[in-house]
Amino acid sequence: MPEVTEFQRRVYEAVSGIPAGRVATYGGVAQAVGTRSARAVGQALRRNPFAPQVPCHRVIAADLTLGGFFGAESGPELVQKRELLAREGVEFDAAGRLREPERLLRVAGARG
DNA sequence: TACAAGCAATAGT
DNA sequence: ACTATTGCTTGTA
Repeated sequence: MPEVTEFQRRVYEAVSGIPAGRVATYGGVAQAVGTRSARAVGQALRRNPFAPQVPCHRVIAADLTLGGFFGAESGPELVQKRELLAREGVEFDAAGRLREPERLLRVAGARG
């Protein structure tokens, strides 16, 4: 059991709440955990000691791009992220953009 | 404790 | 493309 901060714990809980076939944005997760810094979410996910328990691959950028994966902004890690999402029904365009933006999971409080 | 540097982002121009 | 903002984590003294 690794040691994590309250913030990290909240992030992992939030992203763990993302159902399969859905994705959330860094900003959305950030807001869900009570912060306004999407970067902080990335930091927590990057250091996620609960992988792969934590579906960090279901977290993408607000631009509907993949963003990063395990510290990599591009390369084989990103390909893996795309494949992982594809397995859950979330497909991305050749430009690395979400083909179905409605797959985005909205944050509690936001209306949909 | 105090200071500096880094980060898987986002919004505005 | 570039700049400004944000806030949490890490490393060093």
